[in-house]
Amino acid sequence: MELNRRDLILKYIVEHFVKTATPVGSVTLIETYKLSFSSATIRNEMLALEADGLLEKTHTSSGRIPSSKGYRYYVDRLRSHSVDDDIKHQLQAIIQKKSQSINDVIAQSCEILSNMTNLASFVLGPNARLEKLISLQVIPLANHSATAVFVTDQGYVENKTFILPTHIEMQEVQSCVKLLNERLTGTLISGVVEKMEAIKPILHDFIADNDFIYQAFAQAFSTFAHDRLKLYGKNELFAQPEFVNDAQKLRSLLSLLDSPQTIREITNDPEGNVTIKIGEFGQDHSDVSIISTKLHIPGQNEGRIAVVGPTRMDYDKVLSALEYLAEILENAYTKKGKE
Amino acid sequence: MELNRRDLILKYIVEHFVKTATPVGSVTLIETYKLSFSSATIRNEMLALEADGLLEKTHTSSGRIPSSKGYRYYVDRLRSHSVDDDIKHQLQAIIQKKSQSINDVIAQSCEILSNMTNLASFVLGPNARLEKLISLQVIPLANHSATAVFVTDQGYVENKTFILPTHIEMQEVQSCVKLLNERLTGTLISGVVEKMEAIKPILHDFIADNDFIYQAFAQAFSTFAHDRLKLYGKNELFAQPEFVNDAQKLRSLLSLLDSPQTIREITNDPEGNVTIKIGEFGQDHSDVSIISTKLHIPGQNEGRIAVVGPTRMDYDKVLSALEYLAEILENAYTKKGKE
DNA sequence: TTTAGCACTCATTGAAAGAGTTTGCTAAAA
DNA sequence: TTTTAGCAAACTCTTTCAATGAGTGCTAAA
Repeated sequence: MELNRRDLILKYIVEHFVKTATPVGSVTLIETYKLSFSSATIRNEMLALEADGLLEKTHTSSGRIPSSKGYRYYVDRLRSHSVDDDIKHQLQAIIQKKSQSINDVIAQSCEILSNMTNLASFVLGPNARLEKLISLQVIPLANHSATAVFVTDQGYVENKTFILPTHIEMQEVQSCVKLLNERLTGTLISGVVEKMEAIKPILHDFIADNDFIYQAFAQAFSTFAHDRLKLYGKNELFAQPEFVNDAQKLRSLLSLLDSPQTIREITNDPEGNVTIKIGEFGQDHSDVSIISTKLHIPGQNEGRIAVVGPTRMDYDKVLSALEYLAEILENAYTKKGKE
Repeated sequence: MELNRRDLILKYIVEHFVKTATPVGSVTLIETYKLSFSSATIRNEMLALEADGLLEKTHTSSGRIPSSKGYRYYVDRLRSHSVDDDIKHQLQAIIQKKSQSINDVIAQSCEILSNMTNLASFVLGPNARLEKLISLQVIPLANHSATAVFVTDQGYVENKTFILPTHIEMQEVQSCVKLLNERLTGTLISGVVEKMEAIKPILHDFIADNDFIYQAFAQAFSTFAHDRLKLYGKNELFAQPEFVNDAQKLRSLLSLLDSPQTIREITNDPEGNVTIKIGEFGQDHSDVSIISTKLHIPGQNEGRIAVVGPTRMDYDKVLSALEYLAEILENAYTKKGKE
C-alpha cells in the first residue's frame, strides 16, 4: 500500500524518534530517508500533523515527537506488520519442546520477548476464581504445625503453613480435612470460601474451635488470585533513555507493575484480542505504553501476555511478535489437545 | 561509656552524614552539636581521622564523609545500641499472632523492617538441600498432563506441571509415582536426584520411556533451591539520594539482589550471627552495605534476614532492629516448640 | 594543646556569549 | 495551486567567566 506524503512523513518521524529518542527535525528527516522534497515542504506537513494532534514539540523551536494520538495512528495505519525472523525462530524453538507445560513455555517466551524488544513483559495468568479445586491435602509437620496444599484443575498450586492451637490434635484436623475434601473438591475457587462457611456447622462436630483452619484456608484462597502476575525483563527498562535520567518515573512504573489488581484492570478489555494502551495511565504514567494480548488456550481460561515500556517503543516489532506468539501458542496447544 | 573527643567527632560525622547525605564540615559540626571546642580543633582531629582511613573527602576542600572503615569503626565501637520503640512494638505485634507460620511472620517482619528503615530487606530461606521430602503427589489434569507436588518437612512446597508423552497413560505414571513415593519419602532434597538415578532401572519396569518424569522431577528439585530468596521494600531504594541520580547504580544493585546464588555467597559467613558487609562488593557495588543475621529456629535449618542499602545507612537502627527481631523470633518459636 | 586568622581550593550558581537546530513565514519559482 | 528557497526568530546546549560560599590546611599566638 502506497502512503500519501503526509502519512509517510509521520511514519518516518515515529520510526526515527523510536530509534533515537531525539526530536526529529525536517532536515534530519530528508537526509536520513533521502526524501525527494524539500525541508520546507516537510515543515508544512509537520505543521498540519501538529494541528491534527499527531505530533508535538518539546519547545517552540525543537523538532517534532509523536503524540499518543500520533503513535495510535501509526499503529493503526502505518506500521509494516513485519515479524522479525530472529524472534520468530526463537519463539518456535521454545514451543517445540513437547513435554513442557504451557506455563513454562509462556514464561520462556516472555523472556525472549523482553530480550528482543528491550522492554519488560508480563504474564497475567487466567483468573484463578474460574478454576476448580481438584486436590486439597494437609501434610503434618513437626512442632504442631501443618501445610495445606491446594491444586486447581489447571495445575496451579497454592500452599499455606499454619500452626495448630495447642489443644488440638493433628488427628482431628485430618478428619476435618477429609470432610472438606469431600465437599470442596470440584468447587470453583470463587465459591470455596462461601462453601466453607456453609460447612462450618458440620466442621464444628469435629473441632469446636475450627476457626484457625478456616482462616488458613481463606488466606490461601485469597492469594490464589494475586499470585498470577509474573514480570520479566524488568531490568531492560533501566536502559531506556526516558528512565535513565528519571529514577522517579521508573519507580512509579515499577510500582504500578507490582500491583496485580491494577494490571488486571488496565489490560482488561472485553473486546478484541490485542489491547494497545498508549500513554493512557494518567498523571505519573503518561508516557507508558502497555500492549497486551489474550491467550485462548483450549481448556484453560483466558490469560494475557503483555509488553510494557515507554510510549516511545517499536510498536511494529512488539505487536507483530505478540500476535505471532499468541497464534503459535494457540495452535500448538490446540493440536496437542486433539492428539 | 564516655567517648574520647576523636571518637565523638567521628560519631557525629557519621550520624550527620547518614541524615543529610552531604559532606560534613567542621563548622557545621560545631553548630549542629553545640560542641565546646573550636572548628580548628575539629579540623585537626579530622585530619587525624583521615590519616587513619576513617574519613574521606570528595574533593580537596570539601567536608568529610565516612569511609567504609569509618562506618565499620562506628558500628563496632561508637553506635548507641538503642532499639527504636516504634519498631519494637510493631515487631512484637506481628509475633503475637500465634496461628501464623514462622514464614508468614518473617515476611511481615521484613516489611516492617523495610518500612521503618527505608531500606530494602530480604529473607534467605533455609537451604532446601538440607530438608527432607515428606510428600510427593501427582495430580492428573486434563489434556494428558499432570502436576507433581513436593513438600518438605519444613512445609516448603514446590510444584511442576508436565505433559505426558502421547503413548503413556496416567495409570502408568501413577504406579511409577507410587514407587517413587515409597523410595523417596524421607530423603534429603540434596540426595533425591541421585536416588532417582538409582531407581531408574526399576522404574523402567513400569514405563520404558520414563525420562519425562525424571526430567520434570529433576527440574522441580533444582528450583527448590532457588526460590528461597524473597525481597521486600525494593521501592524504598528509589528514594535514597545515592540512587535517585544514578539509575545505573540502582540497576546494578537490583540485579545483584535478583541472584539468589550471589546473595547466598555474600551473606554466608560461618562465624557469628550477624554479618555486616560495608561496601565490600567490589567494582559496581562499592557503596552498598548488607547487614544480615542468622535465624536459629529450633527444628529448622539456618535461615537469614538481611537489610540492604547504600553504605550511608543508619547502622545503629538497622542492627538493633535486626538483632531484636532475631532474638524475639527465636524466643517465640523456641517457646512454642516446648509448649 | 587549643585556637584565631588567613590564604587557598573547589563546587556551585548565574549571567553572558556563541554555536547549532529547527521553526514559521514570506515571497518567488514551478 | 503547490513547492521551495531564504531568512529572521526562538530556543537549547555548551562554554566561559566571575562571584559566592563552604570548607580546608597551615601558622603563629594564646
